Amino acid sequence: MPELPEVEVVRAGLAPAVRGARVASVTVFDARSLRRHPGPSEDFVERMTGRTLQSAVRRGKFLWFPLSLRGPEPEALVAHLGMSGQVLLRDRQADDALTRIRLDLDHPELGPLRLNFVDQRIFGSMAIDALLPTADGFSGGFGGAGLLGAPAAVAGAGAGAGAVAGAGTEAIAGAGEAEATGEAEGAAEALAAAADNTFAAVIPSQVAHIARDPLDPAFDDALFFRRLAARKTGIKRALLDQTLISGIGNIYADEALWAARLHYDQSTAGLSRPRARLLLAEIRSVLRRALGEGGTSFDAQYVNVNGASGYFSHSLNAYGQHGNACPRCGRAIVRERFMNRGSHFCVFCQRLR
DNA sequence: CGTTGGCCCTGATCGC
DNA sequence: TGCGATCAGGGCCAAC
Repeated sequence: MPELPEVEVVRAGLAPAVRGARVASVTVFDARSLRRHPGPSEDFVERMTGRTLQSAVRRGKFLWFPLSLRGPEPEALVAHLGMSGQVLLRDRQADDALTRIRLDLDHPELGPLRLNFVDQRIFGSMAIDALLPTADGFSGGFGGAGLLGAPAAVAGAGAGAGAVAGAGTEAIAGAGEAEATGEAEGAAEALAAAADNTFAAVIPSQVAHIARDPLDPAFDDALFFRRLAARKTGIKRALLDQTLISGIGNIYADEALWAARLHYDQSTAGLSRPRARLLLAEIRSVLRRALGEGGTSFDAQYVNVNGASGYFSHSLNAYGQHGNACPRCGRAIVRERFMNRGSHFCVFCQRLR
């Protein structure tokens, strides 16, 4: 369900609450939500209890929370919301329906807190995972140690406790302008940084295969265009492939394709470079606008950490608009089944060529 | 190898 | 009111 903007809203909301918070207790209500944890529930509970969460980091739709060291290997709590996951930040008494995992936290300034991991369909998960050096030497994701592996002391200045969502969304909105320069750090240096709790250039092993997202300053545009051109598939399938570009799901794929006037099954190989550039620009545009609106909510299925909805559903041009007029040309938006999902597009503006 | 179909799951909603 | 069918924003893996 949640795509990049929704997951970023959750990350930004959680960051001030988890930074420096100690895990007082863990309750696993449904072990299926630990499908990706390499061990039984008891192992998860034991290894989480007493640890301190260092920060909240995101790449694409994956979230992770670097943990205080216990043993030689740096680790993080990894969370993926799947189709229906939520992380709700509550007080210690709060109960939420469909809570699968609960973390009770003690925060040095905010006091006792409760994180309820709620997930109707159980496609989401939590897991403890090893942090490994990133392949390109840049920061593993957004929100960890700031831009390009800068020391946490510097990066943390703009995202201290209390900064809440504003800092995160602001910083990411300008992320596209940053240049990915500098030499890749060595693995040893990255691990040293991790041990020093900066967690600059590390990523959970489960997330290592996920491509950088288009709002990541280290996203390599030229590499994306090359890999896109090498694909022999339809453009929407490519956009949904998280190993090519991450963070895009069904909603924002349909929205970006509408904006770029591309049919969902347009072949990637036949895309001109200018068209691909336009598409990437529209992807960034729609993701940033959605982030500014707090994400897309259709019902209570997606909410921020406080249970509030986002407003971007009012700004959708294509997704879910079948039967309505195309805002650009006035003809009908239609919906077709594709990849076991709905694809929404304008038959006039987005023709297969 | 890259690509693709099938599958994992539950609960809300809708139509009969 | 009851009940079955349908639908949902994602990712993984086996099979081509």
